[in-house]
Amino acid sequence: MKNSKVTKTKKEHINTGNAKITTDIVIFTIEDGELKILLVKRKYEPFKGRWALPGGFIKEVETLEETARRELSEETGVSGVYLEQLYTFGEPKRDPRGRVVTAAYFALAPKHLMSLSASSGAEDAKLFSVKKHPELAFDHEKIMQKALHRLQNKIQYTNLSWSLLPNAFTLSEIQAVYELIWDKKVDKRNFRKKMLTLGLLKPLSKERTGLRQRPAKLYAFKTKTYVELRRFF
Amino acid sequence: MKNSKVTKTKKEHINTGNAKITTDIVIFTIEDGELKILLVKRKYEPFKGRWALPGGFIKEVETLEETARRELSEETGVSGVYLEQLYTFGEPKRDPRGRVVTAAYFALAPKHLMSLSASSGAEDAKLFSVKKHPELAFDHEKIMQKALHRLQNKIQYTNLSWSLLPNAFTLSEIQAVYELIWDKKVDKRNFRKKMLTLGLLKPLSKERTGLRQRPAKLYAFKTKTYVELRRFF
DNA sequence: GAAATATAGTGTAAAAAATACACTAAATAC
DNA sequence: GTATTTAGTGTATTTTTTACACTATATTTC
Repeated sequence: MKNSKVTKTKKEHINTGNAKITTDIVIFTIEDGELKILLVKRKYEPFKGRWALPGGFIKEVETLEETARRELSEETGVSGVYLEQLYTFGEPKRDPRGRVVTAAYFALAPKHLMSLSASSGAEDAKLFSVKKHPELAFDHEKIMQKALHRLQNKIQYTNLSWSLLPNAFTLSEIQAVYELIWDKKVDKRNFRKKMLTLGLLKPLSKERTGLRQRPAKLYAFKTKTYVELRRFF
Repeated sequence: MKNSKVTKTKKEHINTGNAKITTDIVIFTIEDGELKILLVKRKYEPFKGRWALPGGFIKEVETLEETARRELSEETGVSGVYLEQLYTFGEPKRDPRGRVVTAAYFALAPKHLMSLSASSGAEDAKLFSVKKHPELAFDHEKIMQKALHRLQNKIQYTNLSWSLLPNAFTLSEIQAVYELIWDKKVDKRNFRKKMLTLGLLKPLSKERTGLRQRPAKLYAFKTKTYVELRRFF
């Protein structure tokens, strides 16, 4: 793409708006009773060898969301997940290479969609606990924290937890999702009452068996698409 | 800025991420009992002569928010208002000049900060009713609708209405702000009860007089900075 | 196979918040 | 001084939130 509209004379090319655009993806999942985030090890400078959010430069004909999905897939092998735009970071010095503006995306996936290592670029993609992770490249820590707050807020008034769970799950399992995200315990009876009266779930006629305790009823989400509620918790 | 990381061979420069960045600002105010939006008439192609959101290209060393404030000031003479990032629009064909990604901003101002025509670039800046406005350039209608939803949601759980009101106002006046934004009436007694128990307001020892009715007590916001509430309406 | 252990599952009372609803008060206009 | 306009106020009902403890049913252990 050429400089299509330079506003002033040739020397004073200050307002041309030129920049490079990337997307970076903060993708959360739950594994081993922890809220985790997917990071990739950088192969090139700057920040070579450091862990960073998956992401990369837009192509000429892609939407921003398409870039995010493509980069996520190329770098980590993950696809078909819930994805929404988070925030755009454009501080002039955020990338040592020059003016790089990043449209950050927020993503959620159940653990079974996070089968890494299956894919090409996935050798250096790994899940890390949100509470304990390596130092990140660029301003990715700031982006991650913003994504975490988005998650903590949004599960209050949406049905987004479907995107972190398998098709069938017990009430204790969905409660654990909320507790991990909020990093606090909630009351079991009140949680169940609320969750069931919201009407988002349908009971299945199966149970989670084989564990060393009373079998738990399984439930599924009625709809696995984004639903916003008037109020939630 | 050079092409610092070209992923493939030289001919196939597809992933370079090059684009131009703009910010566009959706700024709301209340005038004559209507929720209004500030638009500027375009002086150049494309969409020459059409009304559009104020905005423009980033400078090399500006943050995105600085660009938004500068463009708003240059094009409309408005400054010192509440401003937050809204969403970033990057569809490849949204601008006929080429790849232009816009970081849209959301702004609110009390009417007295909207004294247009005082400024240089303000000849072609005008307020229009949100419910009835001219056809907009680019994808600005979509951006405006997104901003309106943000506003409708955010006044539920923040103290943002301070940024649409003068320093002193009556309870009827702040109620009118909510009614205009939500485009529906609310119950007067319940509204006052809620608003006062929230503790955001302090009563002033003055009244709104000179009108042909009983004088109304004046109130002010305790803090005129962004406060998020657990719940609101 | 009895006991220990682990998690599933359930109800109620109290407090807080939301909702529905109608009349009196105090100024100006005529 | 009568009409008009908006300010200002309280209560009863319903809904939602919160706090709180025991029994049920499976597996594991001895």
